[in-house]
Amino acid sequence: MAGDQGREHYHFQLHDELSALFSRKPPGGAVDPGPRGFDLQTVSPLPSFTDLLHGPVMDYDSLGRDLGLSCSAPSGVLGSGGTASPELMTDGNDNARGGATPLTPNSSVSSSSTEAAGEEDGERCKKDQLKLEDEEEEEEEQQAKDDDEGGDTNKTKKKGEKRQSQPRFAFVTKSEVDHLDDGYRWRKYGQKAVKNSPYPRSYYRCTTQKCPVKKRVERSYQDHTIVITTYEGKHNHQSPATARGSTRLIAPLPMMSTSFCQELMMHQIPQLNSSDTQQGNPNPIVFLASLLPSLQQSHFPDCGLLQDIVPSLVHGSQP
DNA sequence: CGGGTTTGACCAGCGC
DNA sequence: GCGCTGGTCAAACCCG
Repeated sequence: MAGDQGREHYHFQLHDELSALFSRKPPGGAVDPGPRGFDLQTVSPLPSFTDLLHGPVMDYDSLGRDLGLSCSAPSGVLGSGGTASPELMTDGNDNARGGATPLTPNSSVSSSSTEAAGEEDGERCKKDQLKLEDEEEEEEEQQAKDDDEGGDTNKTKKKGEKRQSQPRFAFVTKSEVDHLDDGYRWRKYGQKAVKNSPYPRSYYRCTTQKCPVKKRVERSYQDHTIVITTYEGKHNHQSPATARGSTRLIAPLPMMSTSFCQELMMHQIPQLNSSDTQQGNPNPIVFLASLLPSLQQSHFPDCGLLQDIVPSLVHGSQP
């Protein structure tokens, strides 16, 4: 619903964690009302959550672990723990394809947890986290059984069964468009007004048959350009994009894991706060270019991938 | 005509 | 028990 963008801003709360992140102050102390620190708006085809999502089976659990985001630290998902992992954002703007200039090829800040951006209530989140840790184990077992039986467990849940037991992974993306192209095809099956939010939450399902993955898309109330996408479940198939031949982007997945993302975060934040963005440099490319050398040193024995993906960047930053 | 979106209704979980 | 809220369903509608 693009028409939602023109609405007035009510006062309401979204996720404290996200709010904390988005209202991150620059070192100078001045309050920065927007997430400009992550404003990578013109960066295009980079490995990002799109790539992380790609692959025959997307494992959010391991992805979350890889990103160093522990579900046991519910309130620290984004803001407090320093565990958020802003990623280089993808092209991924399918909505803008077909000639129209992408308003903002999205930048993203990924977060992860079983709840992550999905819950606005911190207290409840904490409780849920504890429950989810147990439930996920049970659910996995249950799902394994169901798979064996060939049953479709997603349609009608037995009484007493709880929803939201699938592993979840949230991405925070700066984008003008709600529905980001992550390589998969999604069908919208619902939309709800969110409490205290002027922006509705949209519900999508993967259109691939028997694929249980869902995602929720909502906007931050503090900055309507911030899109919070929460994925739930695991794809049991390849992404159409991958099938079309973008398999190269899958390759870095292992490298995107664990320390890389954390390191990326560590690299990004200071630079974002202190250098280009602080000086109001509108060109995110500069930021990325500055990021690359450190990546090469620390985590990319072979930076060919990045070079492939952003050749102009690399070439531009290397004499 | 098939596939996607919209939207009101329904249901379940949770807090009071 | 009741009301609120999030999540889902499904009919109607839209579009290529």
